[in-house]
Amino acid sequence: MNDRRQPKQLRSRQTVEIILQAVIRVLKREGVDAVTTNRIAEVAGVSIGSVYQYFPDKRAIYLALHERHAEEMGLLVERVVMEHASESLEHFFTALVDALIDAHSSDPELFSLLDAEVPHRSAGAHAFELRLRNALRLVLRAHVEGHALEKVLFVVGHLLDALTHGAALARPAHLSAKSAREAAVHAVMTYLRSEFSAPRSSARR
Amino acid sequence: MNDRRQPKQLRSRQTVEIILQAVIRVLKREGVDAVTTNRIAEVAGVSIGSVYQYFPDKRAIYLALHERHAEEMGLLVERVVMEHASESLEHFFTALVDALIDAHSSDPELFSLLDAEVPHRSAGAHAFELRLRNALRLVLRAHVEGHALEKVLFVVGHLLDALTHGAALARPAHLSAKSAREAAVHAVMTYLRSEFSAPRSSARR
Amino acid sequence: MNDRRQPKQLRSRQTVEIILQAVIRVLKREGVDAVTTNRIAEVAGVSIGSVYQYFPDKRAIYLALHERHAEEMGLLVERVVMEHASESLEHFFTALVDALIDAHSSDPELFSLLDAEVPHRSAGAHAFELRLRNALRLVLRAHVEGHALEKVLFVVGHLLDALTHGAALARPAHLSAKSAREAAVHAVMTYLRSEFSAPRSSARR
Amino acid sequence: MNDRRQPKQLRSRQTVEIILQAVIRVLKREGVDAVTTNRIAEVAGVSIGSVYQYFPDKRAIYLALHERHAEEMGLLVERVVMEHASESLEHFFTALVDALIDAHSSDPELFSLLDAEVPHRSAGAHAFELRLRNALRLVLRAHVEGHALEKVLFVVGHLLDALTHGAALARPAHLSAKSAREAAVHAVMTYLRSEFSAPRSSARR
DNA sequence: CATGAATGAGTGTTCATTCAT
DNA sequence: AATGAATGAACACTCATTCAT
Repeated sequence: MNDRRQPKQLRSRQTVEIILQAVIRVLKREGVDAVTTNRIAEVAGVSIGSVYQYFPDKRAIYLALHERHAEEMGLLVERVVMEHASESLEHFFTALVDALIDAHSSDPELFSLLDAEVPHRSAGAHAFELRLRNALRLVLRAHVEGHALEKVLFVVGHLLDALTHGAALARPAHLSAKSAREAAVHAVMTYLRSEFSAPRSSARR
Repeated sequence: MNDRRQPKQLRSRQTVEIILQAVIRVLKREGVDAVTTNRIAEVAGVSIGSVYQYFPDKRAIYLALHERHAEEMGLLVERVVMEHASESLEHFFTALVDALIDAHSSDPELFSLLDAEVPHRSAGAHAFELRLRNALRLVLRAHVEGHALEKVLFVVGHLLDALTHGAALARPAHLSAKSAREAAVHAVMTYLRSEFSAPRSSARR
Repeated sequence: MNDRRQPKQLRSRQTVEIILQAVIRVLKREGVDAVTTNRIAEVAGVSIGSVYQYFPDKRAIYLALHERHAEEMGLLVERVVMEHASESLEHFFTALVDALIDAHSSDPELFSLLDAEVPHRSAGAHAFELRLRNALRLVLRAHVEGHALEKVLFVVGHLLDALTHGAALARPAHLSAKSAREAAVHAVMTYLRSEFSAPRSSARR
Repeated sequence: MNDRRQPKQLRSRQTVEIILQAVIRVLKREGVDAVTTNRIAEVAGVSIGSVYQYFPDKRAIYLALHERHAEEMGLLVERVVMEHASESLEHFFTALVDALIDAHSSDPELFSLLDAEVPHRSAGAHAFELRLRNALRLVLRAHVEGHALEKVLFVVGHLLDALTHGAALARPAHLSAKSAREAAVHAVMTYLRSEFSAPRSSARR
């Protein structure tokens, strides 16, 4: 009664997809302020009524976009784990950093918009964090003792987030893309090595 | 030229301050959607006309708030440099991390709002980054070779940003505030140490 | 020519009935604002297309409901005439008042809605008034002279309408249902008696 | 916080009045469906924003109109009491019936609209009923015993309502306005006389 | 300088109705 | 006949901004 009809059939799924693509198109071509429900419908080539057939309100459109992004990132992380977990940690993190940076390089404005419009503790965001955490845990649990694991996950998680976002969206002019990627991997690795050799408690010294 | 009359007199400066405080009050007490210019004026106890006497439009209010925050952060960083640059690097970064986390712990919603509403490459944001960069450069130039310095600044800057924001706004339940601070310092220090001992190029093999 | 296909077949007649019942259900359970064509179809368990198979537009649905109600009231009045016209006038009006109050006690909101949505001089309303007028004329023509009859019918008609609606929908707390019925009959009877004994012109001195 | 600013100043009071007059004008000249908030503003010659400065939503406009009407009717009834209570009952009710019919003859569509849009147990409606009841009580308490008074008020109230509305809005073609007024007074008087001479219980035998 | 009533372009949203399947 | 996805004109309402006082 609260949600609109779930898109089960092919036609419906396509319409939903077209609407979401339209949001991205409007955002990139006309700016944030142009992202109105009527403009979305217009660019999508569907009627405004059809938009509301699938989304209860505007926020729900952003939420769907956010969830789709989180789902894509989740799949990405898991694929990297599957493909590179058996290699060295450095190879694994190189692959992960590359994948994350590539994924975020495409639509910077979109992610800003979603961050602003979607409640930060939404289902999609939480699901992704869980998946990233699980993926990293799988890879790191062989190297880090249980009681230090959560701290390491916290640090590595934020570190990846900050450095990949930084490399994708806010890289200084005099730092090459390649250098930024290498620096990110290097920062993660030196941190991890220090935790491996000194698994005692929290901070050494 | 772009701004309205500069508040030179005491009375004016006070009014500006009252308006900015009102924004924060409305935001924290009534949520983002309640932050309208009319509501701001009402809560500030001034007329809407007076608001427009000091700010050309709504965005300018956010910008002023953002700039004030950047200025505060800048002063903070510089004070830490003055007070702790002569101590060990670890002491310096401990003090810096503490200061940054404390500063961000007060108004998480406010910073989200500002991030969303203020263009990311605004004057205020740029000024702060410059000041942080300069401060770090001052402290690190004794330890890092010139051509690697920019990369190190990039990494350390983002690292501080991510870990202090993470510690202030998104710390996991099972990680104590103290542990989070220590972990942040530790991550920075291990990264720096690796760069000191191997200043050759970018990432080691 | 104006109406869609006449429901000749059993199936069709049932569908029409289901739709009309659905209107009443939605109205009573969800309020006036929930009475939309789509919701009617949903609750009726038929497609919105089927609703438009039988009704040219929304107003036609209300009109059908109104006509059905008028028809029921007409039958009611005529049955009371058949059964009680040979008794005393007081018995007759007692039976009529009882029947009308009972009929209106069931769905007060419905009648309000119909009154609001159906043009007051609609076919259904007119037909009912005609039948009531005819019924009363049949009963009263033995007692009232022709040229005063129309005035008496006007007064008695409105009197019945007001007092039965009042008794059914807006009876004061301290007046029993029985008293209200008796008062209605009494008011009609005293008026009639005054007209019988003084059939001269309009109002007595 | 829920209501808009109360019109205290002259200018404001005038604006409110202009808006209410505009509703009536639109209704009479363009029909019910044309009564939209934007059209009201347009016809009133004020901006839509000004309408919402004084009324929290559309329903509130109807409510204000309804309350104003109820207030006018209340004043009317009380004036009739002041002027005619010392005369005979027949003179009093003649004056009252005349006043009520005149008052309702002006804007029949308006009253239908208000009836449809304003919750039937609104403050305004209740206030008027109370005032009418009190007025009648003042006049009738000298003639009717206390325990029968409420019943008499119920009957006379509805009788006046039905017959004056009927005379103003739905008078049959072959019944003159004068006759309708006389008939209304006559019906009230005969009912009252029967209650005066037989104050026993409810309905006589 | 300060006020706050007034403005009105523009928004999100609804819902009676159509028509391809 | 029946379906229900799609339509889109139209609505109630918001809020940044202006300007006469």
